[in-house]
Amino acid sequence: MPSSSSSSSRRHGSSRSEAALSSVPTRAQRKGLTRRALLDAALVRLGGDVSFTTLSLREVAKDAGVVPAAFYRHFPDMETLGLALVDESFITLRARMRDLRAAPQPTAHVVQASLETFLGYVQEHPNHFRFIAKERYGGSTALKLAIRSEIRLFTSELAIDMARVPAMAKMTGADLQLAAALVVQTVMSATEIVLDLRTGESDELARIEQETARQLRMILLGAAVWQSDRAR
Amino acid sequence: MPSSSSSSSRRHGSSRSEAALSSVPTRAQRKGLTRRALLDAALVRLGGDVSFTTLSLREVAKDAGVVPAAFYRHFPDMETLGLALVDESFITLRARMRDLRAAPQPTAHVVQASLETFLGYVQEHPNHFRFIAKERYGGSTALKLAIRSEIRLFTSELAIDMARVPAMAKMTGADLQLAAALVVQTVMSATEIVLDLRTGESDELARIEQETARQLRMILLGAAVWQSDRAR
DNA sequence: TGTACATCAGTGAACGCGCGTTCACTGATGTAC
DNA sequence: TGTACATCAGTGAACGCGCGTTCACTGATGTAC
Repeated sequence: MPSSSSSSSRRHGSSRSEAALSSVPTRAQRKGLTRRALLDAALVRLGGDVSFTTLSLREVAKDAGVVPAAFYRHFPDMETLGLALVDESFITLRARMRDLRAAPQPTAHVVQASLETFLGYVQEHPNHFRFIAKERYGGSTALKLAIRSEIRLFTSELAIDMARVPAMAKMTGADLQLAAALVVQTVMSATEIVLDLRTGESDELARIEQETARQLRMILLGAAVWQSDRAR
Repeated sequence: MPSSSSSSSRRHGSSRSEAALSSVPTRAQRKGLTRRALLDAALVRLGGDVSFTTLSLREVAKDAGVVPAAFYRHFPDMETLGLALVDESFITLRARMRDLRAAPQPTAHVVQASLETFLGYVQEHPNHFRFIAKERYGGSTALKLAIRSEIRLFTSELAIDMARVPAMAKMTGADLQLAAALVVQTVMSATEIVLDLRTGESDELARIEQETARQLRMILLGAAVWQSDRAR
């Protein structure tokens, strides 16, 4: 890290192997910290009112405590930093959904559990998802495509989970995908509204969560009846 | 209009009443044309890859054939121009939906007809809706609120139409609103994807329209079954 | 262990650019008489 | 109808500002011997 002067890190005759253990961070570790500081500075700004397109490299560098030119030691441009944020938004989310799936549970509740896990994750990473919500439709082409691809992946994994629910077992893959897309779309829409709330409006939040749950039940009801209706 | 020099508009001794009829545009009419040119210039840009936040006053003025300072004769700032675009996007849309509702039709098809009317309108005004799609979540607070308010209004009107469908007649107002919100959300999502297509991908377009129709049928099926399930 | 050299994260100054906004102005359109 | 004055849409120059990017540099960290 740049501004924390190295004069404070006394190195009282430690050997190289001691240093590697913990006391003095290596150059690579320091570089990693600055990279992290840049990502975090961007996230904090994106959690506010700015969109990614209007976020400037100079602002990010300044908030990270680094001179603008130093940015280029970590990313070739802002778009690459944006793509890194998309990646980290979804990678741990998918990991958590995978854990959820691995745990034994009544399959009938899989969608409800998925919803709760998703909303919980979003609430733990509000800035990531404020960013995602804003750039999903409005951002640069590269960012939009990256986000859409992540959401498509997420939808496919949900469809696989839904196939295990007895009431939907007979639906075709294509119809499962359509129903899963409806679910994801609905949850994303709720996410976008929830994240726009000022903190402290927890009654509003509860209302939105409840309405979303109702909407999901409507969709799943429709999907369950759908397959019996398939011959049309 | 600015650049069309007035030397070409000869006024062969016409009286004031003659002029008022058609030949020489009044100052107010010219002003209206420039205002329109500014709105159109913004729309064309917004139909491309730029978002409203990155659209500059200077670009808009230049494309409208006017000096930057002239912009201020028509709008106090860019945000006000943006709000004007939101207004005109929805005012004529709602008018058309009202016409549709006034025309006698089998009530069972009201949702299908609404969907087709909506998508037809969107296709006639692609730039307006590319703008709406981008700013719905990503734009400035004022623009976001304006768009959300229009969509809420639109949803309420759809809920009223849906109440006339016999299968949904018994649903409560709140549940009708939730179902209508699902429909609007799904159609908006389809709109956003359709408008991102390059022209000429009409097979893709047909596929998306067909899938959206399937999703709407799922939702309406769920909503219809829902009310019989209300005692839970 | 000690020394000489290589690496490279971060510095600070400089650049040219497009931005929003201001201002006094011009000259055609509009109005009063 | 003709004249004298008022209005006001559009002009063009100027401003200060923050932007992304470049560059030669510094000095601590890392490596070879």
